[in-house]
Amino acid sequence: MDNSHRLNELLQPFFRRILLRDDLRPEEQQAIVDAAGQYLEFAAGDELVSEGDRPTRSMLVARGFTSRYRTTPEGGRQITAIHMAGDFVDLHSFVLKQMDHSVGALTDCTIITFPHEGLLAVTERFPHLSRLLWLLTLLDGAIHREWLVGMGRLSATERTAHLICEIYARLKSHGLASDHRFRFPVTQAALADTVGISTVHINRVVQDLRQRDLITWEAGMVEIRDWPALVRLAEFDDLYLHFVRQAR
Amino acid sequence: MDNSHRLNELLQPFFRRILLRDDLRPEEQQAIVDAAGQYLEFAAGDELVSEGDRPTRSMLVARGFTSRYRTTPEGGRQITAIHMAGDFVDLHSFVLKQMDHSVGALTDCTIITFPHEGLLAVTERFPHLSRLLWLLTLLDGAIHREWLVGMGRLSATERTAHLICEIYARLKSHGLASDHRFRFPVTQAALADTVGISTVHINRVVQDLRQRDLITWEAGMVEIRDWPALVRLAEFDDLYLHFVRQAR
DNA sequence: CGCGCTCTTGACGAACATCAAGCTCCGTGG
DNA sequence: CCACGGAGCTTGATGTTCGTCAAGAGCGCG
Repeated sequence: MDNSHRLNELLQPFFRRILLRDDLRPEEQQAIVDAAGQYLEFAAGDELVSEGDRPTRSMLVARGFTSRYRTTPEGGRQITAIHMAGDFVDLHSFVLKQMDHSVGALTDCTIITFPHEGLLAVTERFPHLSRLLWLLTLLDGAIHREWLVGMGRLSATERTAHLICEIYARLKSHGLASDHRFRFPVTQAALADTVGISTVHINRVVQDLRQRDLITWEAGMVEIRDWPALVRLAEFDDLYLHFVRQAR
Repeated sequence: MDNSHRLNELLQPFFRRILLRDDLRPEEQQAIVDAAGQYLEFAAGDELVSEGDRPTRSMLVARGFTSRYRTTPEGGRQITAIHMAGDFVDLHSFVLKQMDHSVGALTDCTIITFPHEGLLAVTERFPHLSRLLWLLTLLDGAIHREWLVGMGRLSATERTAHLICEIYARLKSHGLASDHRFRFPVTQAALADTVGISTVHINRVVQDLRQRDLITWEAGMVEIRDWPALVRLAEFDDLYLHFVRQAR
């Protein structure tokens, strides 16, 4: 049917994400399609899930960018993850049950929901697919660790460069970017909350990256003008993204 | 047999960690015992697993403390996780296959190994237990996020206070600490690499916490002298540790 | 006894936060 | 058509946090 066709279309980055790391049998792919629920549309700034919530479904990004974040009592915000088409934003809530952070739309975005009861059935019947879902949440954890290393041991400029390298590498691996260019229409305030610095300072960092002719960034479009130099500055090594196809 | 008895003994903190969050059926518990392999002993400073390794077994701490860390080309080190008795240190390697960081012994420690082939059998035959193992790796991820928030939005003193609160809360939940006291014989250098600051500065932070009469810390023994005040300073909220028992 | 490791302290400098102000762009209402 | 206002970007001045360099003290171990 037509709906199933559209679903398969929207799930392409997701399947690509998995197929980059292991095989996916036809019945497993079908099980995922069968587990999908309704679509949701969100506008930039919307909150998809809130800290403390007990979701009954998980959300997969089909279009746009989302972020996971925590807010402090003083009004500060720290973004702990950025997700793009092909990523689950809160698959972990299927097992953890309660959200320990919130999820928001960084840009307008389209979401495909996966009711937890369907995911439960998948884990009961498909052990291998179950491990692949597990894998996806572990990739999030690997990125958390990489960001922690950056926060502790890199300067704000290096971390920002690292983030740009990572977003590009991930988009490219999902088949959503090429030629060292990608659309990333987020405010500098959101960027500051990701890198863990003030909005004033992120502005100076971005200017610095521009002046060194490492990147251009205007109208929500990022272009990496010198990939090797940016990688060197950021000490970027994609090992932690686990782009290795093998039996899991 | 006697060996099985000792194993059960050593696994108590681990079972407690699970039972705090869900039921564990007898056959599931037995499956874990059956999956265990040999014991290993390490001395403080030893490297258990190295970045780039492809382990064929995962390690569970039975005694002591371990850390996960990455080193930078300039010789810097950032610790991204601290593990204690009852924790798996690299269960994620069962699914991720390749290590994106190293694991070291913070103190002398005893390890129980779990060959991946045994874990594979567990995930093939026990879907519910499989989700519990998944859960354990998600708890690591939740702690990563909490640390990220601290790194981005808290001062070095607040982060250090937060770490002390967390270690105590986790030890206590494993049945390994009480009365706001615990043994934590790590160097200030290791602490600095965890909090993401220099050894000089961590020293001043610890002194500060002592002078405020929030903690004492000598000869590897930490005592929290004013828990409510320390919690307030650190903005510590244990929601992210997911101490909620429910079907998963 | 002497060496190395850890902890400690002081002086100075770099990275980043905060405060404040002005800018551009764009949508909205008169 | 233009005035207005808000959101985001930019810049300067100043202060705080933390890093680096340097040196010394205490202590366990060979």
